[in-house]
Formats: sequence, structure tokens, C-alpha cells
Amino acid sequence: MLTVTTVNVNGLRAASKKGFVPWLAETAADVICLQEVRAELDQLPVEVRAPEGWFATYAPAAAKGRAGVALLTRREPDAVRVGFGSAEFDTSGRYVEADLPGVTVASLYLPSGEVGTDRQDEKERFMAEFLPYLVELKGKAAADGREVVVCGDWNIAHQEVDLKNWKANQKKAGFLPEERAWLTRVLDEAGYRDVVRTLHPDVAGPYSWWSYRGKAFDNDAGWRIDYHMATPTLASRALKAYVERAESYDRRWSDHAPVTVTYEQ
Amino acid sequence: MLTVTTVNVNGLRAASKKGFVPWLAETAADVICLQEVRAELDQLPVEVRAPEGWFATYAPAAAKGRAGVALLTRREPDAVRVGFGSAEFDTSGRYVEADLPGVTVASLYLPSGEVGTDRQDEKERFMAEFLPYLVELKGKAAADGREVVVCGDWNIAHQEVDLKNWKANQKKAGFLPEERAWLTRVLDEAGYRDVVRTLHPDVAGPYSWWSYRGKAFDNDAGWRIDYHMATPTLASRALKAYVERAESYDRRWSDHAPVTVTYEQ
DNA sequence: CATTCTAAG
DNA sequence: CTTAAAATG
Repeated sequence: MLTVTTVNVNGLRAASKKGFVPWLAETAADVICLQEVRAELDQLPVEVRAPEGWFATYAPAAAKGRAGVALLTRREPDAVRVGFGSAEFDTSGRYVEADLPGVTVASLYLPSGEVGTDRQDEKERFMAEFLPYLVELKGKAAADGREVVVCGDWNIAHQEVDLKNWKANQKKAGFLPEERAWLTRVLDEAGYRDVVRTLHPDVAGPYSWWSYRGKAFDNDAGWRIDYHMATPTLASRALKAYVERAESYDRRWSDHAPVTVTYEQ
Repeated sequence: MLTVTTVNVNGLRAASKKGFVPWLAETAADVICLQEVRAELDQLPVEVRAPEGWFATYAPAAAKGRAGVALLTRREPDAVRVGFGSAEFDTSGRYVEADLPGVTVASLYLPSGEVGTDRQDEKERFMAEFLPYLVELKGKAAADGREVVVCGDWNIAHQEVDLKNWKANQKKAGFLPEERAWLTRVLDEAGYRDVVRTLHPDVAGPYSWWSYRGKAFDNDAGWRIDYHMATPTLASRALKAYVERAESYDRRWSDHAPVTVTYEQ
């Protein structure tokens, strides 16, 4: 059994003050993929920089206070790689992967974007570069007889069922036709499986992100943008999935909820 | 009797959340000179933007969130003037004056500065422009048979007795020889009186500012940089002076304390 | 609406 | 150490 959690922490320093530390102490996960750490190593409290019982692999962004991904693993990885061979993005704190026995686990933080801005152009460049890498990653892993799961904040809701207000968001970044089509290519061309959707084909959501603005959380006006994208064999071994939505607005320590999948080994 | 208070609020929005509002409700002052308001009018809660029983004259800086002075008067001023005829400083939220019967009261926020920076150059330019204005102001007032008091944060401690650690601060902005000499000229050349010092010639302080850094407040490592500079006749009418140091670190609503003087009329 | 950085103090 | 803005999400 391998339990993998992914969660965008929206600033690990802030999250650590609001409940991330006890959450970490109680989780049953074997691997945790973090996004939006937004800190240098030495800015983090020691309980999260080097948590007891975990191996921590941090990939901060070159720009202070931005992005940043990490992997927490209960056992030491056989290998760790930061970035995916992109001159533009490898120092931007958006991708890290680790080899564990039989499986490569990655933490991805895809750029956010907003229509008509440079950020959206950046998001599109990332998508264009990252899709071929997914294909390559899957090929290398297959040659090695290993499975792959790329977890993280993909910043795109795939289908209408993946966000509460899909009608109002058809021209919004995160639910644009071209972004949705790109996610379809991740599945159909690169050959990954959306593990949570595969386990729960017909439910709305389960959402994993609610804006801090307005009453989005209380109205459950959420988006499903945090995914486990796994190679088919690993996906077929998924036993259960769970989105850990906080009980109330003020018990949250991030605007995202942890998304956990348990895989049979 | 005319009671005048001056206080640098270090952000009136923050101060309003921490105790400025009840302080204002209970003060016996007739005129309050505020510095470092750091807000536009419409960013302020209505209880301070238009407090009941007061006339409020705000002179915000053109730069958002910076400087800003104001006058609160229990009666409506006969006239109000923003700035002192300086192309550089009249829109910088550093000076406002109001005519009340027999007396002109001004709120001044002299630039802060730091040795070796552009800010210090700015402070020096302000000083160079402001001294002649003080002379002019006094002359016009005399011709009109009125007194003058320029209250505010002058950002200079005059003598060794005006700050706790004068030895360690001899090369620090706020206690440089040239700044101290300039304050002497305000007294000797422009002919103003330092009202609080005149009433209390021999005491240490009373300090009106304690840095937020370190334990400055608890150690009373303060500076006397907030002054009532009055024309001699008005100064001679000062009956008592009072610096309202907070009872404890966390009952403060600013790093400065209100400095209040009661004048006989 | 929240996090972090920066400039300023 | 604190305020407030700005950029980002």
C-alpha cells in the first residue's frame, strides 16, 4: 500500500501557523506532494523544514516568496530531480520528482494565469513544454518497469463536473476550452489517468480549491484542479480517494484541500 | 484655555483598530495635530474621517500610504492652508495649518531620513526650505496680531537629554550635529520656543517615540522628537505639558505618544 | 480575500 | 518590529 497526498499549501509559513503541523503529524500518507511553499528553506520552521520521520525534498523558486514545490517521503528516495529540462521553468519552483521503489512520484505546480495577461502566456508556454515531458517520463519509466504519478495543482478544471459554476467560468483562466483540451491530451495522448475521476466517475467534484474571495468556501463554490495523474497500471491499483475538505472556513490552513489516494502494491 | 495635542499615529487605519477611537472620544484637547495618517480620506473609518464634534482637515500625500497630516479642531477653522509654498513638499502630506481665533496651529511631519540615503537628502532639503517659512509665518502672524504653534514630528532630538542613548546615536539620523544645529536655528533665528522643554528644563525627555524594534519601549529607550514650537508670547502662556506614554507595550496604538500642552488665553 | 515582498519608518 | 502597497494567486 502506498498512500500519496497532494496539497497546495498557499504559503507553508502561513499554513504552519494555522494547522499544517498537527495535520502532518496525524496523516497516514507515505508521500506528500506540496505546492506553493513560497519560502526558502531557512525561512521555514524546523518542524516542516526537516519533519521527524520524513525525508524532505524542497524545490524553491528563484524568485523569493513565489511558487515552490516539495516532496515529503517516509523513506529516502532513490533519486530526486528538480525541473523537467526546461530553461524557463526549471528554477521556477514548479516541478520536482522522486524515485521510490517501483514508482516515480512528482509534485507539480502549473502556473496560474489570467486571460489577457503575461501570466496566461506563461501558463501556455508551460503547458506546451510539459506535455512532451509527460510522454517522455512515461516512456522512461516503462523502460525501467516503473509506474508514474504526477500529483499537484494543475490549475485547470477538466470538465463541467469539475467546478461548481462552470457556466460563469467558460471564459476564465482555469476553464478555457484550450486548457481543458490540453488536459484531455494529457489523458489521451500522453496516456495518463485522472485517478480520482476514475474512482468516482459521476460525482460533482470532489472540489479541492475554493477561492478566499466572497463566500466560495461556505457555498462550496469550488474547483477540482488538484489531480493525481497516473500511468494506467498504477491508476488501476488505486483503492480509494479522499479530499480532506476542512470542517469550517476558519479551520482551513490553505485555500486548497489535501487530495489523498491509496494505491495497492 | 486652549489644549493642543500632537501625535504621530503611524497609520491611522492601524491606530483606529488598536485604540485611537476611544482615545479620541475621551481626550480633553481642543485641537489635535496628527502625523503619518498614511491613508486617503475614503480609506478611513467614518469615526476618524468625520468624528462627531470635530472639524477634520486632512492633507494626505500624493503617494498612497505615505506620510499625511491632519488637524482635528473642535471649532471650525477660519482658514486652512496645506503646504508651505514648496514645489517639492506641498503635496507630500507633511504640513497643514489652520487659523483659529488668535492663533495659527500647524501639524508638521518632517521627513525621517537615514544617513547616506536619498531620504536623508530629502530631509535636508525640507529643513532648508522650512526654516525660512517659519520666519515668514511668524512675521505674517505678528502683523495680524496672532500667535503660532507648529506641532508635530520633527524627527530630530535636540539635545543629549532628549534621547536615552545619545552616545550611540551621534552618527544616526535624528541626532546628527547638523540636524541639532538646525533645531537650534528654529529657536534662535526663527524665534520659536520649545514649549515642553521650557516648562520642564531639566528632565530627561519626556520621550515621545520608542522604536518598535527590540525592547525600546520596555526599556524606555525613547526619543523626544515631537514638539510644540510656539511663538514666545504663546509659549509663555503654556500652563502644563503632558506626554501620554501607554501603560504597556500592547496598549499602544502607535510608536509615538501624544504630547499635550494647555495654553492660557 | 490571503500570502509574501518591498519601501519606509 | 510595524505599516501599508504591490504582485500574485
